[in-house]
Amino acid sequence: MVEKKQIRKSAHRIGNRSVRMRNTLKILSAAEKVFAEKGFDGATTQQIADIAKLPKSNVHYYFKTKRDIYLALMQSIMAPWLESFQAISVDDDPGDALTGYVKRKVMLSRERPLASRIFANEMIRGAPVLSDFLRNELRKWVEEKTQIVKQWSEKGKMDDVSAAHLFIIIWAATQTYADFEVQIKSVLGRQNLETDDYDAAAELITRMVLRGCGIHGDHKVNQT
Amino acid sequence: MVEKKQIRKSAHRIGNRSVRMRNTLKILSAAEKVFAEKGFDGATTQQIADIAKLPKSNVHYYFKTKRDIYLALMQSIMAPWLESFQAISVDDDPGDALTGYVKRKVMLSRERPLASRIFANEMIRGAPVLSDFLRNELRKWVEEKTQIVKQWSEKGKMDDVSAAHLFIIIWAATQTYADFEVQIKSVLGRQNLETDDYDAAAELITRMVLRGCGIHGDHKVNQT
DNA sequence: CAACATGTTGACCAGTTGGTCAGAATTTGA
DNA sequence: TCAAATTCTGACCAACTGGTCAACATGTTG
Repeated sequence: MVEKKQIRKSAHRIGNRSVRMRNTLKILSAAEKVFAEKGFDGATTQQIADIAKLPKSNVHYYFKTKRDIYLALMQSIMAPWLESFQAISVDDDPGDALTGYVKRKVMLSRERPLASRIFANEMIRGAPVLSDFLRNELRKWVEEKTQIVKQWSEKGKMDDVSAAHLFIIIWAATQTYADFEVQIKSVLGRQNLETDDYDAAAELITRMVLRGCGIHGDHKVNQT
Repeated sequence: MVEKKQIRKSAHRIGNRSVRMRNTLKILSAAEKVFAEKGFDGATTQQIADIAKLPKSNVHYYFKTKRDIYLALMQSIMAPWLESFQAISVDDDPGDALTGYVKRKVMLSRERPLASRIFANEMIRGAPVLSDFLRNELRKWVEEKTQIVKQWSEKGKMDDVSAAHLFIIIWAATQTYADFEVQIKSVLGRQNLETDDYDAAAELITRMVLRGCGIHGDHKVNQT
């Protein structure tokens, strides 16, 4: 039954794809706003439908449940996170690697603040959806990076710091510019955060990270 | 009318206080859990009532609306925040002052993680309740500290860093141990965070802050 | 064109929401 | 003891919740 439908679907895929994809994206984009501001429990399908400019029943045609919307959204949110994972290897110079990592994380905060807030909400709730990701992918990644940091420190390239705590602090410092944007605008006395503000943030975070790790040398944030 | 009631109230205050206070605290304690996990919109008065072990209508006897509970709770949450504000003055040695500040913030994250999460939720929502606090108290405090940091750096005691960004990063790094506790437990491979973990966090954050500010000398986290 | 799949929608549902209220139970001070 | 103040609570309400569904509309493909 399901299989047959599946086949039919792929036969019609060009026409279907455009409609299906367009509406799916509209819904996910609307959901991103609502989930980011209200959290999972506070978000309503009606509000998502309104922002997507679709009747609620049409939203339910594409996603059976609110949870399904949330799951699909979470996947699209985690993709950039996972990508940034590859970025640090043993052969890198620790200064360059960490500088680049901080820079990318700050950019992500700037470009996808809503995604960052949804992730924050998920963590605050106790990660009911992402617990597997935390236990598996993330845990494994941190263990790898721990090995790399250890090798770097053995080679005298940096101090022997806890990679876990180091990355926890980097994540916190970079994501705060998305999650706590109101607070930061207020503290900086800005109407909106501009390129300069993000650059200043990246630079100070980088300096703190590098010096905190005992890494010396020239590592400008604005170079790649 | 209101005044008369007020007078009557205070005439009976001993008896009232015990009952009123006990139930008020029960409700606020329950609300702290619910608001921390669900956010304002996701929290329900029924759930708060259940955890407080009171009928919902009894909760509404003490607090007219859900928002009133939230406001009262927010006040009790902000008190320790505001206290920690006094702690840094020009006469302090910058190393000692910052070390102490980080230490206190980490302790707060450990002792009142729910409060930290409610604050985080409020910021993510765009600070609908705390916007005045951000514009006034917090802004003013940061401006004061900016002056202090400037004086410290003029005296050659530290580098000339942006106090605003510095405190933003300190807040982020310390509060993350409360807000993102699940993620951190997972990354550290712990069932629960212990004293050692918080000590390690405080020590690394302190080191990053001090070195990032170009402050040298001996500043152990475990000394007062 | 006919068939069939895909997309759209208003009406509808049972359960829950924040909040009200009348009246009963209890505590209080004199 | 007793009247007034305070505390407690079940019954109730209109609005809203996530979700279903049958009927209809719009492609799509032979």
